Order: sequence, then structure tokens, then C-alpha cells
Amino acid sequence: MNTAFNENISVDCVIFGYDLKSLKVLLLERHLHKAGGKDLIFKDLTLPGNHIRNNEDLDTAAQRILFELTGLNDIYLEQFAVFSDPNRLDNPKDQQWLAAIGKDPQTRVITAGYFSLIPLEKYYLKQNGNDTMPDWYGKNPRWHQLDRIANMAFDHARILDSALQFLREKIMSKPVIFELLPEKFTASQIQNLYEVILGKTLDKRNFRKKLANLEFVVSLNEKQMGVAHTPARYYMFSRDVYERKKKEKFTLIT
Amino acid sequence: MNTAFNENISVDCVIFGYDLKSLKVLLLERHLHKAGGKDLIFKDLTLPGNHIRNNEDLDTAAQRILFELTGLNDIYLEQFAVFSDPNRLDNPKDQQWLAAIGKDPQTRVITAGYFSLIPLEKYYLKQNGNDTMPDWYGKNPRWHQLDRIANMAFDHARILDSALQFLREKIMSKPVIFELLPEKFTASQIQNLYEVILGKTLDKRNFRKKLANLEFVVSLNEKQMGVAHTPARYYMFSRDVYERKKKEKFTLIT
DNA sequence: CGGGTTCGTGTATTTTTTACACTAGCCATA
DNA sequence: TATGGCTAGTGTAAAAAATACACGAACCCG
Repeated sequence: MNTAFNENISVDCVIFGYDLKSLKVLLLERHLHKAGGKDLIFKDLTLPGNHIRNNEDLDTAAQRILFELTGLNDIYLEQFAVFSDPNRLDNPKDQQWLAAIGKDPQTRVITAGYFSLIPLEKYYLKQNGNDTMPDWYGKNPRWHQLDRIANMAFDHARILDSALQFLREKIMSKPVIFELLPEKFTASQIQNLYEVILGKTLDKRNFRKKLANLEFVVSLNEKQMGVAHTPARYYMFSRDVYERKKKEKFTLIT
Repeated sequence: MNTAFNENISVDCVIFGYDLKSLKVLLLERHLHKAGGKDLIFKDLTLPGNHIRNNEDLDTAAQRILFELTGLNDIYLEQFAVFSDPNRLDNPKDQQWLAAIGKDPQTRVITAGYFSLIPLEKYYLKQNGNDTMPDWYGKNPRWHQLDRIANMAFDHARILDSALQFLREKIMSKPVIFELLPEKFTASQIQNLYEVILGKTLDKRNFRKKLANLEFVVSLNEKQMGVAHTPARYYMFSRDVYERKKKEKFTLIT
């Protein structure tokens, strides 16, 4: 057992973020330069991902790789699927890029998809001119709005789709929604988040009734300040209470 | 790309079966013999599993491996988790066995767990004296009752646990239950199946009300014959109707 | 023909879900 | 300091879904 990279196994991370308005995903740039020269042949977008080391499990590798590429550290991260199509890297553009960076384009690679949810305002990404990254990968990590993404590398568009589907199902039964929200949030903010994830609108009064019934969402004696309208009450998620109550069925929406 | 085995990646299959009474799982025997001789040092139980080939995706590999080991062919098979603990093969018994069959016990192996559901009476397993299998693995595929399994190889007990948990969640939202039943089945049979999977009893009249509300469970004009009690009506699952209706939410139990 | 077994069914009560509209509070600005 | 623009916060009635519960009918066997 050693710390070398395993050329057959990689992880790719789909990091969703929410800025209290819309749903975003964290992507890097991949560049292909002319051999020797600096001329750019193409650039496109990738999910943060890389090969695992032989002494790591997949979860550890996902944490490490995400940190190395984006500076994000110690965040909720969960495997949601494995992508193992033998032809998943066979697109000519990808083959060309792999060859250019010195990999064998024939090598079989399966990748484990990880997904994560973070409150956008809480984290700072590495800056554009990240010195530790080579000039062909891992540049310019940025948040992209979900409905405005084009031109993704490899099979990453499919991985992203799959992650979104997984997220939609997951929020129906587990309290992962709170991973996307700041520690304290208003009822409207969490309702809007459900709406952008599910792509449909919800009834305000009914939503608040359900919210009020969840014992693990506790209402704080604190209100918004400085807003140009009635200030809203803040709520927070109590993991303690949830752990004690989680046998009960849990629905925030129907 | 070639057809060699990939020493880093395997699949293991958890095949659940239902004999209209209890829930079973399909296991093989693993033997360790004294070097050279025929003396048996130990034998224990394993899930059917093996390494993938470099030109297969995981789904294909799972189908192939299951067929080679048990003769089961073309059945519903779905990945449910990946097990990637770097120490998952480090138990001395397992290290000894790996060395004995000529593998490097140091090699890092991650495994994809697949699960399947089949109506027990429909399939015939390879017989004990299967000639195509070596004498240290893949012998004697048999159905084992879930609550009476001891002594499993590697981390297979954990994989099995994880599969059962997955099954319990899955039957709550997708019509996989029908994969465990014969084509035609009675209301009591499907209710009993839910009960053995979930480990709790359900109310007969309420269960049947819900069953009657599922348009994709169609009632046949056919009854049991030769039973020593009121003959029960048969039902069947219509995948056609399900596909057309599946946007609707689906619960058979609550 | 009697005993043993499983089948099949209805109703009343409680809980959950849905649909729906107006006043109150804060800021900005005129 | 009055007004306009904006979002917060709230209740009720009707419909749908979930629950609890018991007994006669049909068949085989001996």
C-alpha cells in the first residue's frame, strides 16, 4: 500500500451553493495549449476532480482533492453515484487533452461522483492566479448559475445532471437542505431554496405551517435589521434535536 | 483498452430472494486449503463477486460475474454503494486467503456493491460440484435465511447490512418489490413480503385499500387452486401502466 | 360433516393536505 | 412627515389520506 495515485479511479465533486437567490455549482477551467507554445486551443469547464491515492478511501480522497483545487475544507461531502462507462473519456477533445498533459488516453478510469452543499457566503475560494495549479487544469474556480452552463469536459454534464436529480430526491427525506443555508435563515429564504431546487413554487402559508411543525427547526428571538420591509424572524437548524427525533418521518414539502 | 482484469476494482452482488415465506440472500463458499494438500483450514461465506475487466462498465461486470458464479442471467441489478476503506481486506484470515490463491494481499481494492431482487422459485442455481470454479472459491451457491448468517468473508457482512438498508428505503418509493415476487401473486403474499423486509406487521384491510388504489397493480380473474382455505385472487404488476403513471407519487405503505 | 385455515370486506375517527387574501412593519424618498 | 414599495406574518374551511378494528365465507382434509 502506498501513496501513489491510482490511475484507474478518480473522484469528481459537484458542489452546490446557494447565495439566498439562486442555485450555483462550483466549476474549474480546463485549458489546452499548443504544444510548447502558449497559444490556447480551447478552454472549457470541469467539475473539481482528480485521481485517488492508493492509501485513501474515496471519501478522504474527495475531501483532499476538493481542498487542493478550491481551498474548501472540511465540508459535507457525499458519494452519490459511480460513472463507469468504458468510453466516458473517448471524446476527441478529451483524448487530445489527456495526451497533452502526459496521460495515456487509453487508461480506463472510473469516477465516483461526490456532492456537497454549502452556504455560498461562508467560503472563500482560491484566487484565479493560483500558483500551485498547472496551467492546464484547476484554474479559476468560480460559481456558475445552474441554468447557464455550457461546454463541459468529459462526461461532466451528465454527472452534474445526476447530482441534481440526487439532490432533489435527497431533500425530500433528509435534512440536507440546511447545509445550503447560513446558520440563521428566514422562512422565505428556505422556501425560496426549495423552490429553486425543485423548480416549482410553493404555498407560503402551508410551507410555514410545516416548518413550524419541525421541532428541529428552532425559531430565534432575532429579526432581520436594515431591510426595507417588515423584518423577518430568523430560524436555525438544531442537529441535536434532529438526531433525537429522526425516527419520525420528516417532510418539509409534499 | 483491453479485457484484462482490473486488480483495483471489483463488484460484489447482494442477491435477495423471496420464497413466499422469508427473505433470503445468495452466498457462496470460500475455502482455504493447506498449501499443496487438500486439508481444509477454514471455510466461510462470501457474496458473489470478482474483479471487473478493463473494457466493462460496472453494470456489465456485475451481470457477467453473477452469471459466471451462479448461473443467474439477465436479472435486475443495481449499484447501491461503493466500499473503499483502504483496510477492508486487512483481516488476517483474508490476507492469508488472498496470498494462498496467488494474489498480492497489499493490492488496494475498492468494490461496488450491487443488489438484486429475484423471485426465488424462478431461478435454478449452478450445482455444488460446479466444475468451472476453482476449489477455493465460488463453491456451493445457496440461499441463506437473512437472520441466520454467520462467518462472512472480508467486509461482506457490512456490505450485506448496507444492502438491506438500501432495500428498505428503496421499496418506499420505487416499485422494486415486484422483482421479488412471481408474476402473479396474492395480496397476502405481497403484504408478507413488506413485513419481512421492514420487520413489522401491517394492517390487512388498510394494506389492501392501498393496493387497490395502485393502478399499476392489476387484479387478474384468476384464483388459487388446491389450497385448503378460501382461494385468493391473483394480482400482477403492469410495468406499462407504471411507466405511464410514475409521475404520481407512489406509496404502498406509510 | 366438522375443524382448521386464509380470504375478503366497511365504517367511523383522526390527521394531513390543500386552497386562498389581507394587514402590519420597515425603508426610502419626496 | 406622508406616501409608495416591498416583504412578513397569519387562519379557516374543505378534501384527502391514514388509522383502528371484527366477522362471515370458501376451501381442504380427515
